[in-house]
Amino acid sequence: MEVDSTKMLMQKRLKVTPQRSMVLNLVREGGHFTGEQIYRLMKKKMPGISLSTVYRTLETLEANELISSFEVSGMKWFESKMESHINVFCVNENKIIDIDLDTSWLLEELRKKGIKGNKVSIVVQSICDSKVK
Amino acid sequence: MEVDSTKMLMQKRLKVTPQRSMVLNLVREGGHFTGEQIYRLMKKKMPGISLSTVYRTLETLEANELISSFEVSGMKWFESKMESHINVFCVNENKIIDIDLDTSWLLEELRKKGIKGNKVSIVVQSICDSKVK
DNA sequence: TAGTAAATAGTAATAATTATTAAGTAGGAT
DNA sequence: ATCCTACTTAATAATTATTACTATTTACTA
Repeated sequence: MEVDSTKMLMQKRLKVTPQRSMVLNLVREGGHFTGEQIYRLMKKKMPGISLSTVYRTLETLEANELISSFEVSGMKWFESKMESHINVFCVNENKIIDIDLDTSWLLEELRKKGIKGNKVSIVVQSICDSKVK
Repeated sequence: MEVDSTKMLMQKRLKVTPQRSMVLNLVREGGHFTGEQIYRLMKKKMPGISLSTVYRTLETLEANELISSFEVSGMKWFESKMESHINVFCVNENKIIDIDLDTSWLLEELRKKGIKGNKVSIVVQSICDSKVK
């Protein structure tokens, strides 16, 4: 995993810093994170990390299409770049779960209507069953 | 329209105030608005209106399902309650356009998977042709 | 390994939204 | 129709997430 992230950064001609590698690794492990959450997780292994670095790094990684983001609950959420899925924001637990569902037809329909969307987010707000991962 | 909004508020057992009526009328006329935009539009006809009132009113109207909202570009956008459509955020113009597309199947699929979503938003970020309304 | 452009840590600033509170008002009871 | 009271408003303060700034440090290049 460590090697992969390094390669990914190098392929994008980005400088490989420990901060960038760690942010990318964290997000690529899976799940959904806010900037603050990433920051708290990183502090455990890299106590000197700065919150502004976390945000700037997330921005850079997204601009380089290594991760993606969407907005819900007044916050930006980051996740590993992946296709066709729906993010369900559990209002009762303040977390996101992924629902596997092919949405490529949607992009196709939009394309037919002349919308070449560069970023699509489907977010459902729902009360979730806490037994579900 | 004025009468309709009044009726709508009364049916929800909400006090009918000039501020509420005007916010509801504005949103129901169509389009997409941020809190700030509603505020600026309202000031023309009701100069004493307060920004906090606008936000609180929008919150109340949404809680009573008279309007709906979604998030993109670091802001909350409000629109009239309507079914099956996709909001396209034009990054080059900082505005939203509606794309008519039936998405009821999506809700059905989610229901099958046990997600009884109470709020769905499909947002596409795209560079828009300014000739399009 | 030395030089330099880019990245980081720390902190200040910003922007959107929410909370607070004293004063005003809508709508039911009298 | 007027009075009462709980709800609403205006004004402003506070909050929260994120971005901007700047001096220092570091990753890569030559």
